[in-house]
Amino acid sequence: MTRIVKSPDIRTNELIDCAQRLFFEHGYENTTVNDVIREAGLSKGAFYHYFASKEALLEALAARMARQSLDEMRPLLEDPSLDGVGRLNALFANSRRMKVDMAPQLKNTYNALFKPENTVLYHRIDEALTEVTLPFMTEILRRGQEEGSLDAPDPEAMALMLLNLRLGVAKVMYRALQQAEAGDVESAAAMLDSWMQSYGLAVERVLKLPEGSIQVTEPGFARAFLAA
Amino acid sequence: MTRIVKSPDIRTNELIDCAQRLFFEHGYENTTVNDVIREAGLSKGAFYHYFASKEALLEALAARMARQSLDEMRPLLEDPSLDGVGRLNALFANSRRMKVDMAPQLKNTYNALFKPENTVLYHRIDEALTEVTLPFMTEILRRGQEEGSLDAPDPEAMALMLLNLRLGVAKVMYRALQQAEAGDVESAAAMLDSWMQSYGLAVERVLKLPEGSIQVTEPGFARAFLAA
DNA sequence: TAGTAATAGACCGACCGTCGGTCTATTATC
DNA sequence: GATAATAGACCGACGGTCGGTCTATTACTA
Repeated sequence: MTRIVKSPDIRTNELIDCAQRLFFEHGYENTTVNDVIREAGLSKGAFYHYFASKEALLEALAARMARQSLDEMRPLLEDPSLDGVGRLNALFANSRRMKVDMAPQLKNTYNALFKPENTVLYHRIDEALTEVTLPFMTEILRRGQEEGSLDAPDPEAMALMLLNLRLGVAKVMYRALQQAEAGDVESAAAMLDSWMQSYGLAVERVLKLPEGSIQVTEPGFARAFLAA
Repeated sequence: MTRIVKSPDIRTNELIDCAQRLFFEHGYENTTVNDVIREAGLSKGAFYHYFASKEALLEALAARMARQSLDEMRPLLEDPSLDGVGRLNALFANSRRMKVDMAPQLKNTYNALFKPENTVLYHRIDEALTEVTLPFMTEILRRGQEEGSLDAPDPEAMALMLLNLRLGVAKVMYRALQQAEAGDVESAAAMLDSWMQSYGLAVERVLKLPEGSIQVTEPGFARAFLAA
């Protein structure tokens, strides 16, 4: 047997890469540790040298995704030309752009995370993501409240409310995706558009913003994403 | 071996009872089918006679809980003396009363459902509960919109927004519960009170209701629940 | 400083215990 | 006699363990 020794963190990253591919494609429960090591070209022993358990691998994956997500958002807070509403809109515009640009991967992600049998995967990632997103959103609201661009007494609580709304919309996107993949793209797009509209309205209302100031969606977005 | 034959649905209900006890106490994944049948005094063969799988048992449990929850809410819709806001307040008052009256069981439920290792249990029950709660809430909003007591264009979408908010608050209640059980009842109560306040505010805002028209909490509620 | 001994830790894969689920045989019920 | 209900031995798959090997680096010696 050829034996290739690499630095530990290269190994861990490789294992997390494999985990991401396999967990997302087949689900966490349906992926065995043997699958992972076969894909990574390692042995059981090596795996348990780097990770204490299969769960630990999942946690590492979740943590890495959270880190990446934070790195993408962070620049927004540094931009001085934006006020609270501007930041929120930039956030939504970002996520919109990414959804269209990386539609295939994103679709795959949604399909993986919200598949009913993938609850464990979903939970761990949601947890990790919330952990970084909540402080971020809180900071946006706190500053917006300070400068008076939006109305969020108790910014952290309000931030959580916004994240809860977003999570619900993500679930709806999954449903639309399913419907679109079943062939019914047009009506799925119409449905998704209407939900996004309501989502935007809810966000505006929660922050007491005038109608039309928040743009979570734009004409044709749902179709662009679903048909991509 | 004594052999006690009962009517089938008595058996299924007994099995669901055991499942409820065991899943809630030890979690779904940590409860084995053998645990369930030992508790129920049945054999493997009997179990697989009534349920196709362990998952099927979980689904039956979730369905039963959803049915019970709907039965509790339904009277509300029949009461003609209430308008949209009145129904919402009645709903919140109901759940408040129940939380205090049945604090021990409710606490147990929260602890079980939101425990990190119980994601599967949580998801299935959330799914089943949403399935009955969403149409119910939609109907409340639809009527409220019709009679002008609240502002919910696209009642179903807005209903979902409200349920998403509620779910987030449930998670916060779990956190408060943990903190209270760790001994810090007072500060847990203070925290929970403040989150409930924000929750109420968010609900009001989403439905464009004047501040103070929705009462999701009341003075001393958090302490009453947590200290019970 | 070259050569060697010692140590750390990366890595291997056979093996184990547990668990969900199956199968066949037996017993109750109508 | 047919069918529903029950028993429990058994199976295969899976997560995880364990004894041990191999390599690269460090410490020691002459």
